[in-house]
Amino acid sequence: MALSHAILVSLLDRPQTGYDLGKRFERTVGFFWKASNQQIYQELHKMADAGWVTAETVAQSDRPNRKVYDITDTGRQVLEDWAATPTDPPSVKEELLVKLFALGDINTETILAELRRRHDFHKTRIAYYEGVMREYYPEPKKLKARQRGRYLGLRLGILSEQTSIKWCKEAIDLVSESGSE
Amino acid sequence: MALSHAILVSLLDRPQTGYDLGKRFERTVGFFWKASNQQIYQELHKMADAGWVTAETVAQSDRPNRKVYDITDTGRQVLEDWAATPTDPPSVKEELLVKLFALGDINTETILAELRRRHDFHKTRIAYYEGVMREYYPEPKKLKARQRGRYLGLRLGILSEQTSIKWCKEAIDLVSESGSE
DNA sequence: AGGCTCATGTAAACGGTTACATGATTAC
DNA sequence: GTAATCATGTAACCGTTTACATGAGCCT
Repeated sequence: MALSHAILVSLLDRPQTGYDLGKRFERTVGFFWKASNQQIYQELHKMADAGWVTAETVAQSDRPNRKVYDITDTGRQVLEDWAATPTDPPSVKEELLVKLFALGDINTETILAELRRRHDFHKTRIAYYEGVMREYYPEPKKLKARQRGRYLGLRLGILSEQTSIKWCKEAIDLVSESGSE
Repeated sequence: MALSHAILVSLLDRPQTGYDLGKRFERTVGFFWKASNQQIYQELHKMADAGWVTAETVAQSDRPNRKVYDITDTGRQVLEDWAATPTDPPSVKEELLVKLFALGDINTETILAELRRRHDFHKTRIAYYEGVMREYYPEPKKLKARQRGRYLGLRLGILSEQTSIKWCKEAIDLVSESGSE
């Protein structure tokens, strides 16, 4: 269970509904931990059963009722225990590199198209990250602890995207030069 | 099914047993696609059932018999179809950044210890990658297509590790400066 | 009229991890 | 003696993804 931890972390900021969590995930933690709405709803049920969160139903007349979740003391304890447990580096699943591993046996044009698409993806993403950076974190050294953590997430995002863009360019060059074969 | 594709790619080089595949994975594709022995064995059974690979039992007197798997024409077709299907960028699961997101609420020393451990991990890994690079890919432009794909995998590995190391240092500095809070 | 946002859920299938199970040979 | 290497498997569990299901209000 690790999505539950990401949810708890998000609930530290404020009580939220499953829907709220889904939206905030998209803009924030979701860049480091993807989660769909359905997954969040299911996880919240389990977490409520386990006593990590409380659910309060807020009646609405025009819309389905909202269920607002808040972290409990048990939840805070769970977070603390999790924080104290060493994190393994994420296990990589890079399908594109598996494809590249088959270079020479599979179509070169197809791979080039993939690389170009990937390049554009990273360009778009870095633009987004840089926008957030300019708007919210212009001077990292002046930030409070809590904001520093978020800044560092963004910072890794930007560095990683730069790396990916650089690599994509190299890869496109090297693959398109129809070398010795 | 995506491990199956990685297995097929590895079988393009030569027929192999589940055990062989496991070992080669550790040194090669495994850096982009982790897989345990058990997983590989199970996957091979499924793939044999589906006709993507053939299994030939090679009797051994002193050891358990080996089962050597080879890719079939169906398997080659599956690979081709897979290659033609666009790859989504991997969905990120970076637990450490989720922790960083909770900076201010969880213990700073614990996070610093994590960051230092991560730093060392990346140092070790880049040393390994650079060793392989020096030994096998000294001149990328002279490589054949097949080797170029592998070189690019390694190249991304090195760039990523450099990025991670740089980020770890920044993160350690910023987190340890007990700033305004 | 069509699409987006708000709002919550269930169920099945899939993929990956961990634990369990066995056992001989080789090298230190 | 102990650990590593060779060699193959089964079963349970867990977490993720995808498909299915519903429905009102708002904006163009």
